Amino acid sequence: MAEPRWLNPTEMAAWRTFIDSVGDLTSAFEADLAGHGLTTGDYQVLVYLSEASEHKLRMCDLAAQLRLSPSGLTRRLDGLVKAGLVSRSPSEADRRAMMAVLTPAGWKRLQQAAPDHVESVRKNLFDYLSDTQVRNMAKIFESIQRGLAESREIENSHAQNSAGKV
Amino acid sequence: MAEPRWLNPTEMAAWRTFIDSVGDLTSAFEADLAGHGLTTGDYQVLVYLSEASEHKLRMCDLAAQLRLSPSGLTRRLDGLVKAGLVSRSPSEADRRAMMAVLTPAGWKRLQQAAPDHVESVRKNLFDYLSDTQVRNMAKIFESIQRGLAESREIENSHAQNSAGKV
DNA sequence: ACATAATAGTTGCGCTCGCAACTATTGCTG
DNA sequence: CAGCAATAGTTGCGAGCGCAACTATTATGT
Repeated sequence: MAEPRWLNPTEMAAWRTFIDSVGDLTSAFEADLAGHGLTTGDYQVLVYLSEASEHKLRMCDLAAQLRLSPSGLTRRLDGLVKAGLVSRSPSEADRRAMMAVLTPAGWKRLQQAAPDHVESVRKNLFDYLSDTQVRNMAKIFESIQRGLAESREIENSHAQNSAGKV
Repeated sequence: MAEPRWLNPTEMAAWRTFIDSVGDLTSAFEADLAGHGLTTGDYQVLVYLSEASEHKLRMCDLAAQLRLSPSGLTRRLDGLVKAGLVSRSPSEADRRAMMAVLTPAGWKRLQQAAPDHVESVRKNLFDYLSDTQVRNMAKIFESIQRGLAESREIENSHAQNSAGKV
């Protein structure tokens, strides 16, 4: 029941503007990608597939990158498959797994949308920041990512310990 | 058809870690607030109402702050009203408007949840950053907010001009 | 090797939310 | 002040996603 460590004014300012910016940026990118007939989620799928070797990824790996539940990814792929931008093909190595594969049409669509998206990221984000601020921003979120990743590892090891005790 | 201004490595790092952090932080806060029987969205409603004079806000003002559509706010309030944390009362000044009012139970729930939430914000975010980084983060997102707000103003003035021409 | 656990993916269900359509009230304009 | 536009809020509808339950396949432990 210790006294909560309330946020000081600087932290509060960082926090509030961060939250608001996330909301505003999300809306802006959604609007821009809509011009290409893509949602932000669809675009992310195409990006990750385009970066994977042979333009294919296991569903579960893709879901982890997208921070999406298995069912969520299944449904999202349904739409992309229907649109002809992605196809499914069973994995040869593991017959439980399905591979999501970028189709030529999907690759083409991504190449069309990417320049506009990058331009949108610039116009709505980086154009408002100095070079120094961009460097600081990269360091800040790298620190956060590192911290979160470490805390997840600790959780996992605890989970393993708990399981071991049973 | 100018060559797109691709992101340089620093910008790419800032961008990717930013996106991933947003996802991870969102999940973390949702999980922590679930312990108090609240979603992130519900919590936000309680926070904004608690900061308003008399603990009440017009629906449309609340929707703007939450970046939520009118219908979205209606449904979200439905849940909070059913839970007894918020009540509706017609505005006396404008009979079109409904006021969302924080109930004593809602105020109490917020006071219970807030310390844990703040602690979660620290543990998942600020604890990973130095004081300098926190100050930089505040400046960065203040810049972004200012930039986005200005670009919105320009859009609005254009819309007015267009309307004027009709 | 064989039973059991763990993993991969899909489906039913419920929740949240945006869009369009609608009603009610207020503001504006001739 | 009459009439039309703008604003505030609610509802039907559909899309997207998480949870739980299920099947199929692979890994593990004795």
